[in-house]
Amino acid sequence: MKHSHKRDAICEVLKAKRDHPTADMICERVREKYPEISLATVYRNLSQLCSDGAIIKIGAAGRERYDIDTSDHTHFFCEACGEVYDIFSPLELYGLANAECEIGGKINFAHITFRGQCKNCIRKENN
Amino acid sequence: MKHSHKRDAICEVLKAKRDHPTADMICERVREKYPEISLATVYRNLSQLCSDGAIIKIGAAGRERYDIDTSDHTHFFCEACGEVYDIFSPLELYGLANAECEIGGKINFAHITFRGQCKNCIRKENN
DNA sequence: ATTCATGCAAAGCCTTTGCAAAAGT
DNA sequence: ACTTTTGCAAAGGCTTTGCATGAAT
Repeated sequence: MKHSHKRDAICEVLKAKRDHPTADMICERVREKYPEISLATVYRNLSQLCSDGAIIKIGAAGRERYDIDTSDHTHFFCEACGEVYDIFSPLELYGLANAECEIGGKINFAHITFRGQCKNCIRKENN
Repeated sequence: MKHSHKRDAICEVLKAKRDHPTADMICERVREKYPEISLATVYRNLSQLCSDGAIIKIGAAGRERYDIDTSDHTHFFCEACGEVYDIFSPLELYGLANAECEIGGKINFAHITFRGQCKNCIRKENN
């Protein structure tokens, strides 16, 4: 993999604002620095960075979002505004061994996603 | 909601084989009985059944799968063959209160999905 | 020099929608 | 009769790809 300024800019964008942007959100932000960047380049770099393990893709039903924090953490989707938040509080999952036993396979990842309403949307609702 | 034979057939298909089929898999199977059914009808009925709470959609990154078992259970994606399995073993998640506290919002669902390799794929790999 | 990255446009894939005809109550 | 459902074809939205050009080593 060769060095590329556009790819750097994509990583910068992901580092600057940890709001789990979509590909086109990333594209828009990179365009502030490189107005000519194409969405295809953004997609190509994102999938490259994913296979490299530099970033993660948050499977969000047809609209992928990207996160440069690859450490073990959980995501919270606000069902009202669609925003994605990080959760770093430790979570303990019991029963994993039983689950593995039940299917007779090997579990590599336990992907936990919460859904609900975020602080801001609750506040709005009460007004 | 009026009664419809096509919708019945879709439910039948989902009941008959609990392999979490995609919309086009369902369409193919329904075609054994109703060769003229269109994919649009399948999609329309699936989304209707989802809003009714009769079935659930398993968010699977661009390729939705459907499950007629709406009881509380977990899913296991085999990363090798792409198959989706059910897990009914009870799982306990600790730390949810802390998570809720961290974001200051309200968690409605804890969506847990496992990824790994299923029994069959492990067997194949060892041959 | 050779290899990888990029922009553009086109295609791909899954899903939704508009419309007129058919089926359900 | 009136309303929902259907098939068809078209459009939609997100993502990937082919190709020639441009940048990196």
